[in-house]
Amino acid sequence: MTTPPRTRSAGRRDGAETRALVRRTALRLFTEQGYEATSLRQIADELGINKASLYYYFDSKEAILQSLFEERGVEAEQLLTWVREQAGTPELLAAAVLRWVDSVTAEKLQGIRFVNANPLIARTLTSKPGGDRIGTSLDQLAAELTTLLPDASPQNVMLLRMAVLSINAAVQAAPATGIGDEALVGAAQRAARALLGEIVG
Amino acid sequence: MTTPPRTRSAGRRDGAETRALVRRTALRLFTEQGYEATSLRQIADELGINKASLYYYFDSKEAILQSLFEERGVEAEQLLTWVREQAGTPELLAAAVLRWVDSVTAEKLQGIRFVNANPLIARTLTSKPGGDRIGTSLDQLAAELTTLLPDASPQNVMLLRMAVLSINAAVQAAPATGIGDEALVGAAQRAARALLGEIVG
DNA sequence: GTCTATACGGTGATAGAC
DNA sequence: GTCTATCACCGTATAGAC
Repeated sequence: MTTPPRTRSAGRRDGAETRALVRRTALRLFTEQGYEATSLRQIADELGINKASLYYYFDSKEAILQSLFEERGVEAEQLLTWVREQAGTPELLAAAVLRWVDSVTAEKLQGIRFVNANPLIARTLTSKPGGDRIGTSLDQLAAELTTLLPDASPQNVMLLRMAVLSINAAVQAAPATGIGDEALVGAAQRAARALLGEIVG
Repeated sequence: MTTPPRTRSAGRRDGAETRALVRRTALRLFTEQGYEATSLRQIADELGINKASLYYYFDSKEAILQSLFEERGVEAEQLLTWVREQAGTPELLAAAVLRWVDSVTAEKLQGIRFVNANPLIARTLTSKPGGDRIGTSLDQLAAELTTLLPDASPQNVMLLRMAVLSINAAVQAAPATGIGDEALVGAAQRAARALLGEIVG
């Protein structure tokens, strides 16, 4: 249903393909400059098409944004489902956090960089249908895991959340280091382990 | 020189006072909604003054932003100076990081929340004179401390930076936990210690 | 100092020809 | 599908009266 209607029977430039191209360009510009600071004109220019043509693929600027969030929401929801299937043993804590951190591929880093660059934008979509599924899922995940904490003191709850968000923190710390994506993820894993260790003491 | 001219000899509402009020309101709105999403009209409305009156206190919207950065740049620079005065022993590493984290008061948290909410905005000012002094100072600090690392592998450099930025990470993780400011800073301290421990092994 | 009035540009968005 | 033309709106910023 998100696919635009195919009008041409044997059109060269497939509609879905262009749509994906729009999303990729928007993702990059939104990450580099922020959502508000990026205009539709700029997106269209980079794609070499007219500004009005964007409205053939998306109903609005916010629709583009929303489609970017949809794409990334699934993974967090899958992890949440997995966690709920497991037995609620204390070992699940570290297992779930590390599973989340380990699941980060170089490709997914794009999404994290985008979210990091636009921390406030998620709230704009939270109210709307299908809004920020990543954030809410991660919040639920953290809440779920909190119940497994031997000592659920406020600070320990914080440290748990920081462990889950260690990839985000790593992305935030990465600029100016020139570090590669693989090493970045590795550092995030080590950070998560260290934070988890701090919790259990 | 940043003080507006005092035209009235015995004016009731002091100019500098109103100027500070503008800054406080702007800081709050920029943090809640982001710099771009906040209009001068909104700032003026909350202050109960006219939009045009803002231009008596600041030359432009960006000038307001810049003044917010200036305010917070000094602290980071002071720490940098302190570090350079110390002997470059390995112990300085943990000492400097913890000194930075410990220096965070509840008041300074406002500034950190602002920076966290507008991660891209710093770059806008970096080129201009007196631009982002916080970011550049912290970068220099991290670079300085990197030379003290026994093993300056890319991952260790990252972990060091993450330790320095542990307060930012804590602020990022804090929403939805309802944690107090004191406990938040405490969690950041524990996180910094854990990360430093991971570096030295 | 604070106001009203206004200039000016860019923005998201729509209509409609091709 | 892609374009041109146009829209209403809102943003920052300025001029000038009081």
